[in-house]
Amino acid sequence: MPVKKKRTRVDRPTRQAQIFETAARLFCERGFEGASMGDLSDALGLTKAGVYHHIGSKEELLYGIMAYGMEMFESKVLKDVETIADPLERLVATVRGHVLLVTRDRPKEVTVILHESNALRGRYRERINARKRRYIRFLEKTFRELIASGAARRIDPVVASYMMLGMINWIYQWYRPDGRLSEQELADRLVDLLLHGVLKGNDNAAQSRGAAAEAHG
Amino acid sequence: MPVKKKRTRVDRPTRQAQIFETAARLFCERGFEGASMGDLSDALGLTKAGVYHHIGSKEELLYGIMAYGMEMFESKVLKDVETIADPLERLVATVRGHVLLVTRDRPKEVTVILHESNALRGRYRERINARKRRYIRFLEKTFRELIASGAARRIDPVVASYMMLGMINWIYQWYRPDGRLSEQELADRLVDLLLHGVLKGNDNAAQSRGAAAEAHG
Amino acid sequence: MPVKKKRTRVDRPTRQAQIFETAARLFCERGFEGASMGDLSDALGLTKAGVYHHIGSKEELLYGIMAYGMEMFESKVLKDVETIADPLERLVATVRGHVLLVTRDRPKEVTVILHESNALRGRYRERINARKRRYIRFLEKTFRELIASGAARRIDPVVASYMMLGMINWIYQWYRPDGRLSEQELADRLVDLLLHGVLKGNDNAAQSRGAAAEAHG
Amino acid sequence: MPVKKKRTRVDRPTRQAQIFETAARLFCERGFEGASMGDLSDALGLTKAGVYHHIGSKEELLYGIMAYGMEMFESKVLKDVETIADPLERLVATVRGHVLLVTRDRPKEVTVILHESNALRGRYRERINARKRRYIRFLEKTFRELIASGAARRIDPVVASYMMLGMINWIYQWYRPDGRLSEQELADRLVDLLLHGVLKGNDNAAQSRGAAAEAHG
DNA sequence: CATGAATGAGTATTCATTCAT
DNA sequence: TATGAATGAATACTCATTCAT
Repeated sequence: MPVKKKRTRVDRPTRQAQIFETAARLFCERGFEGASMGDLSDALGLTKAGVYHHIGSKEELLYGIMAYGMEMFESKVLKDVETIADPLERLVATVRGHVLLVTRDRPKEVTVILHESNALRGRYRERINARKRRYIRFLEKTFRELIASGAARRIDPVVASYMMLGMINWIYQWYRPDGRLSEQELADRLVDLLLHGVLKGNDNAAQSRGAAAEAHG
Repeated sequence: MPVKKKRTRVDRPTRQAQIFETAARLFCERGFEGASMGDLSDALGLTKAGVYHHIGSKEELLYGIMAYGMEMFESKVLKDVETIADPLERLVATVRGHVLLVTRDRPKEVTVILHESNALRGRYRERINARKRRYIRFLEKTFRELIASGAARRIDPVVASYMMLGMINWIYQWYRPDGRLSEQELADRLVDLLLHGVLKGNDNAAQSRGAAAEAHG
Repeated sequence: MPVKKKRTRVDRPTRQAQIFETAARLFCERGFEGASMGDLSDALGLTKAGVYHHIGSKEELLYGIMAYGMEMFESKVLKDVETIADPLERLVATVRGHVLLVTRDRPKEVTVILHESNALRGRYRERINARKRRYIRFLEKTFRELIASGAARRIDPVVASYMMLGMINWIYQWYRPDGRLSEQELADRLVDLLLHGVLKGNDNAAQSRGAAAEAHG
Repeated sequence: MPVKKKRTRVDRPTRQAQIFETAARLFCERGFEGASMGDLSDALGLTKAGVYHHIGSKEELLYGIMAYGMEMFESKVLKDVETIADPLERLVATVRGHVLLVTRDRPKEVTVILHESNALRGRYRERINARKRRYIRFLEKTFRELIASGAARRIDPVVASYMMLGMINWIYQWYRPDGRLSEQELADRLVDLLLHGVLKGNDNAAQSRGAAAEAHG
């Protein structure tokens, strides 16, 4: 009597995973509102009703993708990094991990998080935002510790955190992995720019603050 | 769609301008696909047909908004800045101008450019992209001159340009003008971070490059 | 004291006539439902409201065009022909007159009558149909007299009338005045075919060709 | 739009067929532009979206109807007739077949072809026109052979073809099957008129009436 | 005589979703 | 699991028409 083993094998991607991946790609390419369930079912070679067998609703699907992206980020980046004691080392590892995730691993799911999070409503939206805020607080804390340790200048930790996020979250808009720079080289250059800035020099902090004020005034 | 304008009173905003502003706000809040022409006409206190008296199509409206945002940017930021001879002064003025535009003047129109430019097709899309590329080339050139002048470290001008763009373009996601920081203060801090980076120190360039490599390896 | 003479000059086409002509062309090209008042005003170089200054409604405009086409037909064809005593001569003159009107004079207005008369409703529709029926009755009477006179075979006058109408009304679908045949030649051939048919008879071909030429000359 | 058909019971008309028939009737009654998809879905007892499950677009629906009408014509009329060697017999059979198709079998689909073919655009239009031209060329060839065989007078084959088409295509405008004439009688009379014309010849009327009856019987 | 602005009803079409099979 | 058929509500857009100026 043959035992029906219903797709237990892990190497064959589950329908669920297949749907997530395809939907993530479509939401990325056309936006959440711009990608229809018909587009998705076509891309999957299923009927629309077939897709609905696996998901609850389009919004749940979006939430699922974002939650998956978040899990990727948290397990692949945050987890390895949160425990690093030295704030400088921790910051560098965070930037590198985040950049590499964005350029290499799950770009679609993560990009969707950035651009479609206000397509989410109510509870779902709040859950995703909570996880985002957690990351921001982690960054701010790291910058504060870096200042306290004497390694960093007296920068604004909030501004620095969002500056760093902006810099990383913009990557997908321009970076092509088959271009001039490898992911590692990109990460190196971004770490370097974040840590030391553009200008040459030793006690230049005071100098250039003056220059900025001058140019503006 | 009316082309002739004979409106005598300049101080009363034209319907055209009113539509642009309202649409920019809606496209910003809900996305281009997410905001319907019904939403727009409701917000304007007109019927849908009334709106269509003034615009050609939703896509043309989007293009109009983006072109307007671009004109704002070019006339209020680029124009004043392109002629500055000293590259450092020029960079600082550019960052300040761009940040202030984004935080103060026409945030909606400019934000729409960032997020909805792939809702545009064909000719319109190409025109907007061309103007974006022009700005990027201007930034890269400025960074190159800065390096050549000896003021900047041997950074990657392309990466630096996109890092700067990402940092500025992310602002609308978190900055609130009624918060702790004024627009001027925000601009100051961003200029400072971009120029001198996070870390303290004199000949720190060499130092921290080492730190980055260490943290990664 | 100057006497205001408001466009009495006949040689300058009145707005009314201009609108009729342009509308007839558009209704012909795109159908009554397919041609919009916007198309019409554009083609006239006026605004829609400008057009409405001269007409009551789109349906009235259609009725006006059809009535004009009917008047053309009645004054240029029927009037000259109704009084001809000899039924053969009368039939030939009618066919020739109708064909030449359709190919030469007012093709648009007349074509519109054929194709858009069920776009008309109520009273208007009935009026146009009454004039059509009057023509059909005239044709049937002519055929009956032709049979009674001994010139025609014992054909069915109704079928013959509609056959003749179909043959003429189809002309606009294929005949091009700049082609191989002149309008006169076309009329000749149709008269000939109607009178003598396709097959070779005894000597009636030559006979009636003469009759046709006579009736026309 | 479903492509696969697995309907086992052949006798129950498919939705597809039901839609085609109803749409053909509506396009006929109100014209393509005048009949709305709402009219169609109402007539079918479906929602508009329900109709769109079965068709691609209104234009494709029109094309489908016309192609179906063309297939009817080609399979029911042309196919049986193209192989007839004798040109007179062939002409008579063609007229009879065409008239009977128009009066009896699929009047709506065929009528739509006549009146709405310029509602079609591009590829679709060209395909339908190509099939029309093929028929016209067949008619012209038949007339030429008839002349060459010595049976017909030296008429113009092009004019004769279009005259015949006009005569048949006009039928739907006036003929009512429940009237005085049966379809067969109508066909008889039209064949007779086309072949022998209106006028009395010498003895060819009797002759060719016999020929017509022979060709038909 | 003509216009720009506006409208209410309607256009074809697409949406996410459901359900009997 | 999956499907074909269906739906109600929405989509962008167009229509003929009106009216104050």
